[in-house]
Amino acid sequence: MRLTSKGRYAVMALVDLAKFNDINPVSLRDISLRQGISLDYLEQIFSKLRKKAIVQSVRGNQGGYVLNKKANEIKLTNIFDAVDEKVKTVQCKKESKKGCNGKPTKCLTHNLWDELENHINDFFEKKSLEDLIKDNIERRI
Amino acid sequence: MRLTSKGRYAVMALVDLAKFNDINPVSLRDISLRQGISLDYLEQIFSKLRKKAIVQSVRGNQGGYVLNKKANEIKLTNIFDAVDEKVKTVQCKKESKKGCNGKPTKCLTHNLWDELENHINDFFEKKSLEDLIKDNIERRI
DNA sequence: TATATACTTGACTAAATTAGTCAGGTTTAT
DNA sequence: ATAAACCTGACTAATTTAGTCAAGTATATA
Repeated sequence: MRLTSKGRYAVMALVDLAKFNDINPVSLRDISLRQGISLDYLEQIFSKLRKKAIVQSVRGNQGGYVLNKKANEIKLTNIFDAVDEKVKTVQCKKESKKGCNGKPTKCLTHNLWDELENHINDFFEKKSLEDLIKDNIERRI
Repeated sequence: MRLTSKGRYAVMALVDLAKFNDINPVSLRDISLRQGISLDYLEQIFSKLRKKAIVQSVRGNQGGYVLNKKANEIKLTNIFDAVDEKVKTVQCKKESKKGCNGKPTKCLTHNLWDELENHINDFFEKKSLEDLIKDNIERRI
């Protein structure tokens, strides 16, 4: 089980954005340089974030991106959801009609993976962008 | 983020083994048939489980595998550890000397992934094979 | 002792996924 | 006008996964 870097980058970029988000929009170029993420890849990620209304774009010279909600209203769930980062534990769920393994009943561990998914999603549900920023400032002091 | 099927199969197979583990050892062939997992793949998995002393093999005719510990002493952590299923959240950890992104400091979200890892490992640490079997019996009633 | 059953090991491979790159746009402040 | 910055879709190399395949070794039982 591993997290993909798309999800990681999305969170990193948004923390960066939130930190530097005062008067002017923040350009992807700046985020790219500060966080060491390829500009092209950032554009893909921000396109998705924009479609889910997490950020807003400002076009033209001196343009960039702005948060579309308050930092405490953006949960990790929202971010991961936007970039298609999902917790996929059970393959059995693909064929929803059948049970798992092609058998009519649930597989022996079906319940377990459900619980695990919930456990992880709880974590993502509770953490907001604001939490991350606070945590960041505290550690700097 | 997703769980690999090697980890899933390992858990499924062990639950199956624990259920049918009375007097005789359980053959991989039986597990394969009951759980719909390829025999060859099961052999790979059980080889690892044996090396970590989670199961014991009984060779020869009528042979098979037996649990090497009590079901309540086998935690999910142990199983996942045996088959190399790990929770890998942060790539930054690879180059331990440096911080993340090749920079000397930790990346903005380093702490977050640490917390997530702990959160998930907690879950695996608490669940034992016995819990899974109980859960299974209860749902059947 | 023959032999079938079952474990054991290592090498190999096809498919899927990821982590980007690349090219060619469009929009708009200055 | 033009440069900065967003926007989009297609493409690709590397990695990982989920197995398969082949060639054994060990041993209970007839």
